Amino acid sequence: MVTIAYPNHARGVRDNVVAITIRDVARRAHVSVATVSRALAEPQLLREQTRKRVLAAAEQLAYRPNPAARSLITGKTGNIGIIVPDLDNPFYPSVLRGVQARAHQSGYAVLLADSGEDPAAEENLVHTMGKQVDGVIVCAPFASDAQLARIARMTTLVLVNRRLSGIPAVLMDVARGMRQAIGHLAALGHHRLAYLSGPRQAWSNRERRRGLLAAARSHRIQLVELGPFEPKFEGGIEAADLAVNTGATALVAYNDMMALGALRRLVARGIRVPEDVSLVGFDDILYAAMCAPPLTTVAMPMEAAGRAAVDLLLHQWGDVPPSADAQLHQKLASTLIIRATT
Amino acid sequence: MVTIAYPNHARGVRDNVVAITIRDVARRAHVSVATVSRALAEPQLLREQTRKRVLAAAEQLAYRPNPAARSLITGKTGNIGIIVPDLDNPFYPSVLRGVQARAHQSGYAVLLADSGEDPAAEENLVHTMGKQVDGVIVCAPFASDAQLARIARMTTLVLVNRRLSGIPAVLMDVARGMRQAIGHLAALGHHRLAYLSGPRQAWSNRERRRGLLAAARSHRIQLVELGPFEPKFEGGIEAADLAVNTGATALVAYNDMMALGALRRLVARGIRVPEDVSLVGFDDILYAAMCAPPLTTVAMPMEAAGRAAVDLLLHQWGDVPPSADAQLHQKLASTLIIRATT
DNA sequence: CCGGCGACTGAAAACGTTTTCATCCGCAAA
DNA sequence: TTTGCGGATGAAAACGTTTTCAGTCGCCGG
Repeated sequence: MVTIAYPNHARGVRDNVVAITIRDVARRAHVSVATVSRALAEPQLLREQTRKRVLAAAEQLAYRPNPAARSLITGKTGNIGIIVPDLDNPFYPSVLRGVQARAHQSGYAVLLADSGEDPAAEENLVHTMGKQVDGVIVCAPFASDAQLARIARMTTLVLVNRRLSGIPAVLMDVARGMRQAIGHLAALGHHRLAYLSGPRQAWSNRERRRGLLAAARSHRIQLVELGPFEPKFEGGIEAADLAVNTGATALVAYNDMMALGALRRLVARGIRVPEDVSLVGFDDILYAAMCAPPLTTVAMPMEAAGRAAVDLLLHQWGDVPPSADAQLHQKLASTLIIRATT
Repeated sequence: MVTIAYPNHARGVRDNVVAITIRDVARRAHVSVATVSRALAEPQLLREQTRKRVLAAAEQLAYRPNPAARSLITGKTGNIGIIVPDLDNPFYPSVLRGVQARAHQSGYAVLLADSGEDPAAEENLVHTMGKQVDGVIVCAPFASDAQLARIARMTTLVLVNRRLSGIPAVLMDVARGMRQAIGHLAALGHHRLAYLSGPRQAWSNRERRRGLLAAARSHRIQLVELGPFEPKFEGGIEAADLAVNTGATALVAYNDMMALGALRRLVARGIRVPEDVSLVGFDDILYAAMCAPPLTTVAMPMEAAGRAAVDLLLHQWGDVPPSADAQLHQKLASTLIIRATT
C-alpha cells in the first residue's frame, strides 16, 4: 500500500501546524500558565530565573499569544479602524499612510474600510468593525453631524477634516494657507478670481470657501463662485469651461484633482497658464508637483494628519499620550506651495 | 450631595454601554444560548416560531456577536490581510480598492500593512497579523522566494504580481500589453528604443524586461537598457537625462511614475513628445490620463487584480469559489492604452 | 519562638461564543 | 401498547488567554 503525499498547498496549508498555546510553554518551562502570561506581560513580577526559563521556552516554541483569546478577556483588540470615502482620491492614501505608520509603531494594526462616499455605509461600517477595533478614525466629508454623534457613542472616535463639538478631530488650518494663496495672487496683480467649488455638503468645501471669502474681502478681490463640481479631474474640466467666461484671471480650485482637470482644459483651449490665467489647487497631492506646469497649491499635511489622528486615539485611551498636548482638536498648518501655475 | 456628570468624552466613551451578549438575547427569548447561536448561524435547525422569537429579541437588543469569542472557538477571524510595499505609489491604493471592495462584499474585513519596501518587514508583518487574519494578500516585489515560501507555510497566501511555484497568485499578462506597445511603436517607425528599468530585484521589472526583449526581437527593434532607476518620478527624470544620449526615438518606462518623470524632464529640455521622442509607461495610474500630454501606457487591471486576489483566498478556503475557475494562478490581461505621448 | 509581611507562584474563574452530546417529545410502525 | 426515530432544544465542554485570589516560603521584628 502506497501513501501519496499531497503537496502542501493541496489542503489547507497550515492545518498541519498545530497551534501552540500558552499551556505548551507552561509545560516546557515547568510553570503554570499564569506565570507564562506574567513573563510576557509583567516581567518584573517574576524571579529572574523563572522569567528567563519561561521566555526561553516561549522562544523555542515560537509561541505567539492568540489575540482572540486575549481580546476576549481584556476587551481590547489592538486594532484601530479607518474609514475613508474614496481611495481613488490620492488625499486618502496619504493620510492612510500616516495612520498605518503611527499605528504599527504603537503596536496597533489597521482595519481599512472604504465607504464609497456613502454616509449610510460609513455608519454601517462602524457597526461592522464594532468590536473588532478599539477606536475608529473617520474621514467623512458627507456624513451628517447626527450620524457622527451616533458613531461617537458606539466607539472611540477621531474625525479627520471635520469639526464637531465634543469629538476629537484633526483639522487643517485652511484659513492660513488660503490667506497666503490670496495674498500671493493679489501681489501678482489679480483683481478677480473664481472659486471652483467642490460638493456643497462637504465640510471641507464649506471651510475652504469660508477662508477664501475672508481672504478675498481683506484683499478687496472680486470673487466669483462656480459649481458645485465633482471633486475630480472631470469636475475640473467642466469648471474650467465655465470659468473662462467669468473674466476671472485667477482660479482657485477646491482640490488638486479639480485643479489638474482645469489646468488640462485651459491648456487644451489654448489658454496659457500662468500667463493668461493663474491657478491654485488644494492638498498638494503627489501629482501636483509632477504635472506641467507644476501646480501651485495649498499643501495639506495629510500624512501628519494621519499620525495625529492615531495620537488622538491613543490619548483618549490614556495609552501613551505621545505628544503631551491634550487638545481635543489638533490643528495642523497648511502652507502655500508656489510652483508654476501662478 | 451633588453628583457632577462628566461629559461623555471625558472618560472612555463607551464604558457606559454594557455590552450585550448572547445570554441577554437568550434570556429575553426564553431559550438557551445554544438556540440563539443556531438562530443566527443555522436557522433551518429551529422551529419557525422559536427562530422568529430569537431573531426578534436579538433585533430589539441590537445584539452583535463578539467576534473575538467566535474567533476563539472557530479559529476563523473573518479578516484578510494585505501587505503593500508603498502606499505612495498609486498602483497599490488601486489594488487595495479592489481588495477592500471584494472583501467587504464577502463579509470580510481588511487589515492593511505597509511594508515600506522592506522584505524583512514584510515577513514580520505577516507574523504580527498572524492569528488576526485568515489569509494574506502580499504585494512583495522585493521579497525573496524563500521568504515568501516561509510565509506561505504560516498562513493562506495569495501573491500579487509575482509567480512562485505552488503559491496562488494574481498575475498580469505583461507580454500581451508589451507586444501591443512595441507593435504600436514599430508601426510609428521607431527602430531604436530605450527601456528605463526599475529595480533589478523587482519581479515585475524582470517580467516586463523579458516581455520587452521578446517583443523587440520579433519586430527587429534595437533595444538599449538603462538603469536601474528608482521606480518613481525622480527616477524617471534621471532616466530621461541618460536616455537622450542613446539615440533612441522611443522610451519605454518600467512604470508610469517613471514615465511621468521622464516626460517632464524631456519637455523641460525642449524635447518634444511625441514629435521628437515617444514615451510609453506601465500601469495606467490615474495620473497617466491627467498629465499633458496624456501618457500612452500599458494598463494593468489593478482593481480587478485586488478582487481576483480575494477570490483566490476564498477559493483556497472553499468558502465561495465565486468565479468557478479553480486556477492556481489567475492571469489578467494588460492592454495598451494609446494616448498622446506616441 | 511567634506573628506577620513581602515576594513569588499556582489554581481557578472569567470572557462570549460554537459545538457536541444528551434529553425530551410526538408520532409512525409493529 | 411498545419500540424506535427524528426533530427541536438545552446543558455543558471547549477555545486560549488574563486576572483574582489564595497559598507557600523565607525572613525580620518583637
